[in-house]
Amino acid sequence: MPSDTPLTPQSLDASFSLPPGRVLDICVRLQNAILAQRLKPGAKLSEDEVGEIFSSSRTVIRAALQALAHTGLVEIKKNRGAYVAKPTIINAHEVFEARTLIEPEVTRRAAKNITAEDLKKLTKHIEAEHLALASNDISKALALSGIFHIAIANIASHAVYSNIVQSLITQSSLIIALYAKRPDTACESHSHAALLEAFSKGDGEAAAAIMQSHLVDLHSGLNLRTLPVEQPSLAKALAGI
Amino acid sequence: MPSDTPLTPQSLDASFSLPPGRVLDICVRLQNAILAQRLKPGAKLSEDEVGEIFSSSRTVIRAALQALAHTGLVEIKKNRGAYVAKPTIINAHEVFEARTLIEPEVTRRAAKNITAEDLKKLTKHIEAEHLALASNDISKALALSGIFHIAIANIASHAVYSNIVQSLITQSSLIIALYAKRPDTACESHSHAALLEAFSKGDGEAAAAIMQSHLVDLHSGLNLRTLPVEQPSLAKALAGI
DNA sequence: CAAGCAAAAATTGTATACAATATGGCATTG
DNA sequence: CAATGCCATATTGTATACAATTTTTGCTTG
Repeated sequence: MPSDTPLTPQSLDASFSLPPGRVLDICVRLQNAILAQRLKPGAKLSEDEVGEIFSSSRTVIRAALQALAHTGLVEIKKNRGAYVAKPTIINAHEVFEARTLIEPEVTRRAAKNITAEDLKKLTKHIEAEHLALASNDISKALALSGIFHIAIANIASHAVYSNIVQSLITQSSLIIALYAKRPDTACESHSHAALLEAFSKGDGEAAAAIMQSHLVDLHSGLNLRTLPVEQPSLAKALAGI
Repeated sequence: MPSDTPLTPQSLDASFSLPPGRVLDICVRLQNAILAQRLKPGAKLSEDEVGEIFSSSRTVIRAALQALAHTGLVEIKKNRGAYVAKPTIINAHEVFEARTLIEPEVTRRAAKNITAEDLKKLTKHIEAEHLALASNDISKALALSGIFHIAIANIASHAVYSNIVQSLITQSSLIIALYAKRPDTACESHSHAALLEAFSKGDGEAAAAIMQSHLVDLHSGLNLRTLPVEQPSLAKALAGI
């Protein structure tokens, strides 16, 4: 069972220019719900409904939904409301192409800046990933895997890259949830461990190379030929099941 | 004198997930005002004031300001309101580093997709740039120069890159306005013409190389050692002037 | 019985009113 | 006279009420 809210407000606020106060809180909770697959792609996010759940007015909900729309987790259609984003195959390719271009460079920079303390934190993080995988908590492992990449971007001390990477990774989580051939393989923390070793040796080029092949692996581990299973409810009803 | 609104709503909406309807309109007008330097960095954007100018309620103004905050043109401080962003020197470096990484790749992709029609449009665009420069309309030339880069990103047919590039370029315009040693040199359309030639030859690698050196030139054309004239009030008071 | 239209319900877009927080000036006090 | 604390003012954060648009449903009509 998914233990709650792997992402903290701080982990976002660090590199994010988000609306202040309660809006941020709701952003985080919505984001966690989406990434944990409790809100499935395509699900409608009615302002009234969401507002009642979080016992807030539509005003703040709207702000949160717009913020999430900017990161690509939510799609807002004019006069038709907000929906959990359902990334297309093309979008999936684009996101991973962008990551493959940007994250190796970010990794190179992180290697220059990384401190002993950072290394310790990352080590603990990887342990947490193993734990989640061992207990078959896929959605948590997925979330932790994403946070690992975001942590590296933050170590790079480059706010612009951090913002870009954060947005790409949240989208990736959705994409992996939708398109991964075998979700558990997408969470493999082997590459993360290798990355850590390169970091500890201070070998930025090796780290960048590992990151690149890690992303290529993730990309090719997606099933981007057929559309994800969907629309079952209506079909089932008609089939008489 | 600046002829009005170089950016059209369409030119934004194409690659942007923005709030619908009137909010988008106000976003564009605010953005134009900021990029045209009619709103200077650090200027306060009071919701009431802006709302009265555009004769809209604070609700829609808030949405627009939040959207602009996401692109980095506006900074929102909790309980203190929105201000035109005043990019730091660090931020300036970061933005151009990111552009130097991303735009050459985008250019490479654009070279693969570019059509005869696209080439025609870009040619006309460069003519407009020359015209603006000839008539000493620096702010217009600057805006056009930005649009040129955005146009290339759109030709690349890569929505993710388009979004990133668009955000980086709007920030760049602010940065150039603040830090350019000689604003007119930042608008030089020579590189753009060279780019066009590479495109017409179908030479993607050459185009990418030109784009990269173009960006390096822009970056090194900035005066990023001294802060832009500001903060004088307190310093002067202490100095006794 | 199907198709098209019209009215009603629901949902989003916008405006306004109220509450909370920060700023600036003034008075009080040491 | 300077410094500090307090109150008035202004501005943002939030909630609610109204308008506009879309979607659904039921009716009429061919």
